Formats: sequence, structure tokens, C-alpha cells
Amino acid sequence: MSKKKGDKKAKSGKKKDLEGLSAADLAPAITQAARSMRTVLSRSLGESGLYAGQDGVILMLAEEDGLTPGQLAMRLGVKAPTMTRTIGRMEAQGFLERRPDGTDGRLTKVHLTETGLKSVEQIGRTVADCGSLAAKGLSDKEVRTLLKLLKTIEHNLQPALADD
Amino acid sequence: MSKKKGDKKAKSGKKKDLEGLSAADLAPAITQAARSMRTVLSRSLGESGLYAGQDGVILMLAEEDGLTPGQLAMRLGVKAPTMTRTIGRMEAQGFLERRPDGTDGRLTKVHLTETGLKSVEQIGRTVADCGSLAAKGLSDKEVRTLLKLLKTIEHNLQPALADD
DNA sequence: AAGTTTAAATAAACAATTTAATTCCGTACG
DNA sequence: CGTACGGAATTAAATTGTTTATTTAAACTT
Repeated sequence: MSKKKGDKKAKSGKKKDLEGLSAADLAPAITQAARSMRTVLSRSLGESGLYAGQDGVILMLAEEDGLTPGQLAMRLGVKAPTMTRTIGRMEAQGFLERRPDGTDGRLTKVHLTETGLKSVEQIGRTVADCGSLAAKGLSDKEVRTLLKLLKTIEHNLQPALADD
Repeated sequence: MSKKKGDKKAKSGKKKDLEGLSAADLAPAITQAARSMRTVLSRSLGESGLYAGQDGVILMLAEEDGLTPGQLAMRLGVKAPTMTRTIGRMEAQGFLERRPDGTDGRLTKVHLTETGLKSVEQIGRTVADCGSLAAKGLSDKEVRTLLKLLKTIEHNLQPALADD
């Protein structure tokens, strides 16, 4: 009369003990999973000299160099000021470089440096390895299902994230 | 020779365009979903006067009052220093209170104040609502699947999180 | 052509998190 | 006893992340 674990109906005990769980538990669950992921990723990333959050910038620029801070922020799902500061640090660390646009004076373009380029491969591997570790024991289909559900969640949340 | 989008096999176009996705995309996907969730939750929580991350402490203490910082950190999947700081702020905000243990001088016990207790219900509703918003359009079964997969991920990551 | 509005980048302030290092208390051991 | 070890909490330093406000340049309106 205390734990409040599986005393809803104990319907059939079919799978695990997910009986009483519902959407109300979503926020804590995803928060915690992301925290773990971030910590593990961060530790691995440390060997490359960068922090969790910076990896996306490198990988995005590897796909398309010369993006603006605003574009990077948008694509990485982060607010502009966050990107500005992260770019600043990464520039100081020598991974990338800021250059004015030339035609539009408001724009800044971000380019990978030689150092940044050389790190791309390892970063990509680290991120992928972290994902594989997390997905251990899951089938490809389950992983795709998870990705699809996460995408749905984000799609649902997007309207609530629009800037006033 | 450039986009690397859906040119794996283009098997059958069965569902969506999840063709080329795999575990390698897991880390970014969960990171971004969690970021969105955190922002939305944080904005709603703001009306109660607290920030994302503090809600768990309130809810946990509502379930079991008088936990130590270490226990709270453990149960909320956070490191001890994080909890110390969060508790400090929440104490200053008047939501909780620190009391020495009495029998063991090393321990500190954390108790909800009257204000904290009064906020429990609203916090719980806010967190649940945020989850419901995120899960809009998903069936109960899909939500349970998602929770199960998230739990698996965290289980997989746990060993890598053990303190050296 | 001049003034207003929008858009992009940045600056400042507040929080969460982590790792590494400190302090304090209790217990075990010599 | 007194000293060494271990655990719990805290402090310090670094970074991402958000919100709010400021600057600067382009675009649009009279």
C-alpha cells in the first residue's frame, strides 16, 4: 500500500510493468534519457576537445560550409544567441572561423578551419557510436520507430516554440 | 554525390522517408526533442515561479518528504553538485527547506515548505500537460512504446555513466 | 530622399549540468 | 586513542541553453 507500482488493474501482465504509464510520464522520461545521452556523448567528445552541443555545429558545417549563425541555430534547433556564443568559443578553440558576407553586411558566414575539417570524421564516429550504444539490443525497426516518435513529438512541440 | 538523402536503396517507399536513418541519428534526435520539451516545459513552469529541472525535486519530495540531496540526485538522474545548487535556489525561493539529520552529521534532509506543498498539484498538472501536448496524435500504445524504448536507452547508457 | 520597420548578430543575466577539488563527519584500524 | 579511509555535501570552474535588450544594416513606405 505504498509503491503504487502496478496496482491499476494488473490486466494481463503481458509485457513489462508499463501498466500505469501514460503521456504524463513523457516529459521526465525524455528528459532523463537525453541527460544520460548528453553526458555519455560529452565524455567521448572530450577527447576531441569539444563539448556536447558543439558536435552538431561541426557536422552541420561539414555537410554545408559557410552557413550563417542564424541558419545553424535554426537547423540545430537552438536559439540564435546560443549559437553566437558557441561559435565564439569554437572560433577561439580553432575549429571554425567567422567571415563577413560581403554582399549583406548583416550576415556572418561560418567556415570550418583545417583543424575543424580534420575533426569531422572522428566527431561523426563518436556521435554514431553513442547512438549505437544507446540502441543496443533494439532492432532496426525499433530504432526507426523511436526516431519516428521523437520526430512526431518535436513536430507537436514546434508551435509552442514559436517566438512571440 | 552530395546530399546522401535517400539513395541507399529506395526500397519500397513504404512509410515515410525514414529509409536511411539508423542508430547513428539517435543522439541528435533525442537531444533535439528533449531541448524542445525542456523549453516548452520551462515556459509553462515559469508561471509557478520555477525553472525546468526544479519540477522533479518538488514532485519527488511530494512522494517522499525528507530525502537527502544525494538521494534526490540519484533518483532524478542528476549529479550531486547539481542537486546542491538547485536545492539552494529552491530554498531561497521558499519552496523547500534544509534540515540537519540529527543522528548523522553528514546528512542533510530536504523538506517541502507550505509553499512547496501548495505548488505540487499545479506542477504535476503542468508536467503532465506538457507530455500530453507532445504526445498529441499518438495512441496510448505508441506512447507506451516510446516510454519503453526510452527506458531501454537509459538502461543501456547507465553503465557508461558510472562514476570512475 | 528620409524615416520607419524588419532582420541578423550580438551582449547581458539567469539556470542547469558536469567534472574536479574541498570540507566535514563517522567508522574502522593500528 | 589517534590516525587513516570513506561517504555526503558543498564549492569552484566551464559550457550549453533560454529570455530580454541592444546594435547595425537592409528593405520598405511616404
